[in-house]
Amino acid sequence: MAAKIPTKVRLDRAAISLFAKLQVDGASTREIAALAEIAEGTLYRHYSSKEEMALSLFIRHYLALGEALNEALDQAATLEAGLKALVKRAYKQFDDDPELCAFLILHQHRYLSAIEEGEPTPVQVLRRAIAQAIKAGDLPKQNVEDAVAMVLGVLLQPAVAHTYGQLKGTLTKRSKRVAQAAFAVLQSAKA
Amino acid sequence: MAAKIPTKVRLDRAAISLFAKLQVDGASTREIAALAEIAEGTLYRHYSSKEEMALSLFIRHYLALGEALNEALDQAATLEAGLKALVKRAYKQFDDDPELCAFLILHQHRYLSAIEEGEPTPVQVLRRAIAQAIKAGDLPKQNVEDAVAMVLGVLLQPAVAHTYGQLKGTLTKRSKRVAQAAFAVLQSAKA
DNA sequence: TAAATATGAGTGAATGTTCACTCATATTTG
DNA sequence: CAAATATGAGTGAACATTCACTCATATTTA
Repeated sequence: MAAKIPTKVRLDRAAISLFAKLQVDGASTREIAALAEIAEGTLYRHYSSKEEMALSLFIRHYLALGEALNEALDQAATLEAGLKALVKRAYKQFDDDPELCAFLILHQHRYLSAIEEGEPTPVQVLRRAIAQAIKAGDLPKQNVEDAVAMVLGVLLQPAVAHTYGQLKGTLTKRSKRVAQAAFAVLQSAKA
Repeated sequence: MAAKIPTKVRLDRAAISLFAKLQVDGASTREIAALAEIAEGTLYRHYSSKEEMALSLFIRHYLALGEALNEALDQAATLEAGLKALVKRAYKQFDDDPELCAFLILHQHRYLSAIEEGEPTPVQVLRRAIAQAIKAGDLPKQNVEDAVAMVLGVLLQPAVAHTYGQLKGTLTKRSKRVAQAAFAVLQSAKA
């Protein structure tokens, strides 16, 4: 027989799936429990509230993604190679678990402020790489925060478009082109 | 004495302000009415439901922005100049009415599907400009949807970052740099 | 069998919507 | 012109519904 999937795992999966589809406010505890095939009350054995559950899920997976991107970046020698590895790793995550990524993208605004400064968020990883490349003279001098925002946009928006079915095929096959574009953004500073 | 601001105007302003801050689901009709200084029931003299109000406000302002960007684009000769004009116009809107723009950005996912295909949305305007430039040979051949997504990201993400207080100063002063970066993205196609 | 885990009907607070009513203004009547 | 009548935007208390959360009870585990 199939090994029984633990309650907590089923609960987390169900919550992420519904949070991705309906947002946190739109997904009721009843629906989540029903999808996880548990009773509503069981949710409260694992989390103290729906909000705490959403925040906990967000932070856990957001930071895990940050760690993964950090590793991808560290294994590359140049910024160009690093960007390529980072985008590839990020897009692999999207392709592997689109629901989780939709959840993360849709709730950044809401939960990002709950993450502490120093933590290795995906954005932090990007910031560090860009700042360092500018310092090393590998990129034109430019405002780091502006650069981070623009590069983030280049990476993120195709993922958003993909989530809404506007792009065909996988994101992975776009990673090279996107990394290329991201690098071009960084190099385009100054006239 | 100050001329009395019409009820509908006060209602719309209050709704946009709270929708921007709390999202549509988070803003109650009681709060909206209180901020607009009208009775809760009055809301329903102007809209059939809270949801219809939100959708109506979104479509009206989203298409108005599309029109404005279209005009900005049409007055430029080259794609490069067009991008610059478009970004400048878009960022002017952000700087002039950050609440409205926050509302639009935060609710794209929810209401974009309600807009018909042919309508001049900001994204459509961008798509048309890019597609035409590729066709005319002013840009390397490339997938239009991918290009639109990446350029949109370059424009949008700084606006998002600005909304969350991560960027200092106005967006307008960034428009040149962003347009430059957007153009670089489009030119970076092919190896 | 004792502890841990799961259950789901029940609870109260909050929300979107309704509707009978008010009253300042506009229109009609004599 | 003044009185009578009609209008409809605005009101806010009341209503039905939904929701997150609780807890007494049942089931499973070790």
